[in-house]
Amino acid sequence: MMSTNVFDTLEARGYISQATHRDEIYEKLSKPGVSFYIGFDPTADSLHVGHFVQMMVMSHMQQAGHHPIALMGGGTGMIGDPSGRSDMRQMMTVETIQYNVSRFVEQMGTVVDFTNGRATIVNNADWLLKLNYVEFLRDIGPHFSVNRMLTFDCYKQRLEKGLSFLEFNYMLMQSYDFLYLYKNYACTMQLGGDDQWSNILGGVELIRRKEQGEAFGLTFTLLTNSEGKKMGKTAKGAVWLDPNKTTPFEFYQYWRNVDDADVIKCMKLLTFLPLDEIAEYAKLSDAATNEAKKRLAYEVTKIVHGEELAEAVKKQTEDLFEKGGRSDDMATTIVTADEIAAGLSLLDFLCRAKLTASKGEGKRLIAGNGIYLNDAVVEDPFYILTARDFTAEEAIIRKGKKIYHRVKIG
RNA sequence: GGGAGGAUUCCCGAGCGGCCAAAGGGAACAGACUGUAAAUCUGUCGUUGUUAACUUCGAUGGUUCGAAUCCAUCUCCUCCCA
Repeated sequence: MMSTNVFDTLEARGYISQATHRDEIYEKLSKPGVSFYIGFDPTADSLHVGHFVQMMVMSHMQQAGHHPIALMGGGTGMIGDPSGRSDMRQMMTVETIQYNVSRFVEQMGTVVDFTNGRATIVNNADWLLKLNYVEFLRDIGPHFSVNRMLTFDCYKQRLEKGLSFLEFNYMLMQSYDFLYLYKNYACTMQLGGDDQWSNILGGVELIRRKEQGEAFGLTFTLLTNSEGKKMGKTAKGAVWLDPNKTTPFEFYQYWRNVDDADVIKCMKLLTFLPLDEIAEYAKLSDAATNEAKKRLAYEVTKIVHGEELAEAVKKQTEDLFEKGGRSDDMATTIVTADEIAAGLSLLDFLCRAKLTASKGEGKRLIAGNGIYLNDAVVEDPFYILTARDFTAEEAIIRKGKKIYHRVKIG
């Protein structure tokens, strides 16, 4: 079939940021079978949204007939990449790294097809840890100029705050990875986030100098919002792909609530929706933009958590926001009939249900009309819950507009 | 090893020995407006059934009628020199 060049696809969807040899890369990618790699540092026990973009790229490449190699930074993770960091990463133990790597592999499988050798997973701990220091220095060291390295942005910033020798070596390690994969896996291309540019460049140059080989590098735009800030962060921290760390509901909500300005970009980067369909969504404006957001949230959730969960979460939010209310699986607190008979202070209950952190906060909320009991504003801060507040053993307490809580006698 | 500085309530960051539960900003939460967006405006933002009390200002002791503010010791961080 006359398929289009992935490069065009990637570019049209807005992934590509910088390329070492644009024309040659284009040429290379026009024929299937290119082995490329992307590195993932196991700094946490789950991948997050930032990684997700990389996974999407892998998938696009894979669909075009190229061979992805996911490199787990089991070895480099022990050093810590100083790029884009203002301070030194915390050192991790071998066990945590191992564990994290295993989690990554599992999650990655949801987007990239690793069956039947269609993609490869490697761990650079396998070769980096065996490295002999002197040999490595003699082998790799001569090809790197400290003067030049110091001019790189990623190091420049750190020079003011302090950069340890350990971290300074990160670039060499990553370059060595590329060289290793070039030699052992015929990998000729490294992709990565934009923050990886200098590290990737290091590898490309190393291969070219040492092996006179053909190596290319390509970076992607980091997922940022219209204000240029990194996306995928919430007050609670990163948006994780692991359902235990970020529930599918929260995950869905995150995308449902992206800025108007970011919806289309996210659709292109995070879903497989065809571009012409996305173009239709791009025409929407004002309130209609919500349709695009719903689709975005659904599609991304589907890729990460599967269709079943995506449907469930979608329904849950529809119940919650569009049908004015409650869904069946809203948070529930059980109280005993005795407690109700004795009279249960609403303030105490709010604390118990973790709706408020203290009774004082509860009082303030009630004073500000922020607490509802069975859809009626509670006015008395010292309201006592009694049997008549319950229908069918249930009462619904709402905090603000969105947070519903069921009280059940049981 | 020598020298300098710092540690304040979720975060950043003010803080004269009494008027400090502690300025200001951010975040957060509620209200108004709305489209489950953004922006804006209002209120709240240590605990306690509320002119007050109680627990907080790295830790432990001390000085004082009184300490986040002074002294001593300790812990941790940063920077400079070697």
